[in-house]
Amino acid sequence: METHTFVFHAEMLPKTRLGKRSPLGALLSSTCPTHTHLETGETDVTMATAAGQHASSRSRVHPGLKQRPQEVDMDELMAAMVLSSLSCSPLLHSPTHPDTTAIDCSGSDFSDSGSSGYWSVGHAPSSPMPSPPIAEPDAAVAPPTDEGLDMELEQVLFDEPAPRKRRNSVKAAFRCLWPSCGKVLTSVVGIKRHIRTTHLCRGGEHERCSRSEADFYYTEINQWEQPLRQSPPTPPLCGPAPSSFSPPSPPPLSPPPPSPSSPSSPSSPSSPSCSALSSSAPSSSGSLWQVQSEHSYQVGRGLHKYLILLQGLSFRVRSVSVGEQWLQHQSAPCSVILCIFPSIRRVRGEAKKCRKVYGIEHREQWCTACRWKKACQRFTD
DNA sequence: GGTGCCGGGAG
DNA sequence: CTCCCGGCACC
Ligand SMILES: [Zn+2]
Repeated sequence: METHTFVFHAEMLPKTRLGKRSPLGALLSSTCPTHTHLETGETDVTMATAAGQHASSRSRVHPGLKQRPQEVDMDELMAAMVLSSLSCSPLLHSPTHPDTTAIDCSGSDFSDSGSSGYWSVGHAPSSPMPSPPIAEPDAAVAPPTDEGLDMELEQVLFDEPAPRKRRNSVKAAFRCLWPSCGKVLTSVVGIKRHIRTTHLCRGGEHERCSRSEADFYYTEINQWEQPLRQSPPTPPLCGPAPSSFSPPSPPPLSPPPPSPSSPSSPSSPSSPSCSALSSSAPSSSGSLWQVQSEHSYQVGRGLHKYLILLQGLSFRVRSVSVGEQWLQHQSAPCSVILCIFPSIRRVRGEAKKCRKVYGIEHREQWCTACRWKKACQRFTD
């Protein structure tokens, strides 16, 4: 009964180093101790209701500032905002605010895997990520219950820019994300009230009827968006990303632990933690880890976004109290996050690297990577 | 303190 | 892009 914040500890990442530098590490170090709240530095959020259409914000993540209990509400707002921004909700995206937050929902950052980042080698910069159309094996498998959040997560994480255009003439509606509810209403107020009354404070015994909480249980949908489950092409941001990286040596990372057994309460023995992945990730099971490691140096510029995203999610997971158990069964977050989080510091190899072999005085003999203080490519592990 | 290398910056 | 380096995690 203690923060499940994200069963996402270093142990889950075999042979990797989570430094403070690694966003994950930073996140862990900043969120794990005590009760995790978003550590917000300075936030200034003005946010109308979702229908509202105007969510301007300026917020920074500022590690190192502890947060007071009463700020939680603020965080809820922020998290909501972040989530909605990330999901490219058309209405929420105010075009008149070029500076709206660090997040520009373009989603392009997610797919930057291809060329950038890796300083080096035979990476074919060609295929600029034409987003290989992974034929998603029909989501019919998904039980009706996980639809809500799961869908939203996908939407958020695998988010693609498409819905951004042609927003006018869209009829907006709001769908209740409560498991196995899915009620659709046309007004925010309506949906909120629905959520609050029928889900959040059933019988009024739970006092989690805060209106901000209701925000998390609905999502905005558009009309053509209806079959949402199958429509999104789900760009393979964690899948076999475009690049045909050449794995010259066996995967440096150990394969996924056979029994994930998340450190805290492996609620179900059937290895749930990667279920979400199997349904959406194109990669044959197991390759995820490799992919991840291969891309670990690609970290890219969008890290900040990942961080924010993660925080949003983590917040979300925690903040939900009523549907918490349900949520935790949908352990999508961890797997998903694992997969979008490219930056996990690679393990330090055992092998002697150029520096050690040739010595500093013969620097010119080092491989370029070593010279650039990057991961050695001559003596790989 | 030495080493490996991430993240980021300059050009 | 290439080239370099601050600084961190680990030894
Ligand atoms: Zn080298």
